[in-house]
Amino acid sequence: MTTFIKEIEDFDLEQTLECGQCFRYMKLDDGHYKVIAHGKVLEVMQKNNEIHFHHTTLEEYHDTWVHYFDLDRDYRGIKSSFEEDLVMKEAIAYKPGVRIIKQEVWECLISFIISQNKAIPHIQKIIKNISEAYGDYIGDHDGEKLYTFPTPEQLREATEQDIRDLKAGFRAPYIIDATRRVLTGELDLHGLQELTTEEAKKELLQIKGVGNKIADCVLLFSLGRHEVFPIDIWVKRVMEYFYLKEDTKLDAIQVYAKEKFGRQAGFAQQYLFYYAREKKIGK
DNA sequence: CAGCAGGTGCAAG
DNA sequence: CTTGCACCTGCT
Repeated sequence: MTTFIKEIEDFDLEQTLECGQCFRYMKLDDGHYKVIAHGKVLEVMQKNNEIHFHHTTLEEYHDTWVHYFDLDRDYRGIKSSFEEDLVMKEAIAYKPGVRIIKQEVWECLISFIISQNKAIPHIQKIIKNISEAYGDYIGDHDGEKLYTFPTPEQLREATEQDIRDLKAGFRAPYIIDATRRVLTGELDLHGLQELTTEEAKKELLQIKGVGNKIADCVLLFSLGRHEVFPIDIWVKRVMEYFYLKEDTKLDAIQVYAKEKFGRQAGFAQQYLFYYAREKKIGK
C-alpha cells in the first residue's frame, strides 16, 4: 500500500465528485477527499494535474479507480465537439474538469430513487443511514465508522418501516420493491449490461418509484450509456432558458437534446446541469 | 408556520 | 393521453 500518482488533463477531482452525480464522498480539511465505492474507502487528492491516490496499489488503481473516475476517456475531444455551441462552451468553461463517474449499478439505482424531491445533503444522509444499518464496516474516519452500501441480500430482512425509519420517507416502498425484484431475479442487475439502452431502460422502469429521470441517471452514471440525457428540474430550466425560450414538455426537451447533442448527450447534460444548478439558471 | 426541494404514482378530466 | 396533486423529511 502506497500512494499512486496519476497525471491527467481535463479532470478536476472536486468538480467530478461534487457535481451531483454521486453521493458517498467527504471533503477533509486539508482538501483531500474520502470516497466510498466498490467496497473500499479511497483517500485521494489533486495537486494541479496530479491525482494522488493514497493507501492503494497500482493494481487497485487499474482495477477500480481508473474506471470509477473514467480516466481513460478523451474528454478534450468530447468537450471540443460541443464548443461551437456557445451555451455549451460557457458551461464547459465554468467547470471544465467534470467527468462522468461510473458507479455500481445497485447503489446508483437506490441512490437516485432516494434523490427524488430531495436536496443533496438529505440524499447523502439517507444513504449513510442505510449503509450504517445494513452495510459492512470498512474503516473509520475522524472517529466515525464507515460502511459500504448494502447489497440486496443485506437488505433482505429490511421492512418498509425499517427503511422509513432511516428517513427515506415515501421512498421506502420503492427501495423494498427494487430489493425484492433483484432477490427474486425479476430484475437482473448484471444482465442490464448486456441489453440495449432501450431494453435496459424498460427493465428499470418496472421498478416502483423509477420513472424516466431516475432510469436515465442509472443508465448514464452506472451503465455507461453516455447517449442518455436525464432531465431534472435544473436541466429543464437551463434548456428552456437558453434554447427553447418557453415552457416545454419533458418529451420535447428530450427530442431536442438528442437532436442537438447526439450520442454524447450525457456529457452535455452533466456540464449543463452543474452550470445551471450553481448559477441558478431559470429560477 | 407555510412553502419548497435534483420525481413519481395515481386518480380524475 | 394529459394534467394536477400528494408524498416523507428537514430546512428556510
